[in-house]
Amino acid sequence: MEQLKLENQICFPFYALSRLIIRAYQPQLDALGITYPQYLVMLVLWEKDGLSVKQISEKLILNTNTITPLLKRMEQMGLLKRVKSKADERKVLISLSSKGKDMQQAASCIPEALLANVTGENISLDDLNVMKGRVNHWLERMK
Amino acid sequence: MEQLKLENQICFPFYALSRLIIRAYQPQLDALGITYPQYLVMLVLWEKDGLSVKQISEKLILNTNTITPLLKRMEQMGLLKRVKSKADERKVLISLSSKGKDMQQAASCIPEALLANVTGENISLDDLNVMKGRVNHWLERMK
DNA sequence: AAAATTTATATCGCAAACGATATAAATGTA
DNA sequence: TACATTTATATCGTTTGCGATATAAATTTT
Repeated sequence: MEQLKLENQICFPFYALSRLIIRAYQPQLDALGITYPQYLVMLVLWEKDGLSVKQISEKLILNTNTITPLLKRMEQMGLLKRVKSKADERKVLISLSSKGKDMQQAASCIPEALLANVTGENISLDDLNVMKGRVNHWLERMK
Repeated sequence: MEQLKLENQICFPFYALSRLIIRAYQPQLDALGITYPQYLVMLVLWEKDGLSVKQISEKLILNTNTITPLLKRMEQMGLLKRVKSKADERKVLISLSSKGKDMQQAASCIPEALLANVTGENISLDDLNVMKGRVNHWLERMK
């Protein structure tokens, strides 16, 4: 059963690497007091504030039943506010608090720190970018 | 803050793709009545039966506090048995039941079905294997 | 306009995933 | 042999992640 060996699976390396990368973020995120998915939400909101729950869930490719409780926790932490849209009362718009906005400065060093962690003798920045391009390409196809 | 844009993160594509691939497995795994991590455990055990909890956790790069309850659920489902090693009573050895062994036949078509799902006009099998090689390389470095 | 459908969010329940901690067996050391 | 350390699992608590379902607002259809 050669095709059922773990090392022959395409899926497993992505699954395992994804978790290892998240672990690599841990020290930086602990300093900010947020988790990795919460960091992703912050990235989205720093880029464009005032998005709806749906818009955030689409950008992160997560269901709203994952995002809703996540946003509630972040509201509890004082990072953002959830307000019903007046134009369309079904929508809940998410806007950063000043605390949430201020966090951007503290986070600005994270991508570089992570790259330093992750690249090395064996893996160059170019390798990484090539891989990122391919993975993104695949991602687009699977969405 | 260009470096904090979601599209400039290396991490996010791997995180998102990993989840999308798991979703792609869903129909096949539903037919077997197991989840994706449970499928990974089965792959490991089909390859080599009678491993300890620790050995399985190392192969899957998962902590034992994730694996232990997972294995207990699988024991409840009648897929495997957890027995203390007599040579070293700290160890718990995992062995497949006949039901667990039989499942291998039913699963043997999964890798091919998934490949068919995932490859297409834009992504060839060669692309996939190149990517797998690079991701595995990176994985080794991060372990 | 009333009824049916769609859209946006929320709730529930269950299975991971993991940090922190506990426990017991095995091993090493004084 | 007694004590300390290491190793292998297990337990606890919290956050994700998602399928199924509920609810209410908006849109479409009759």
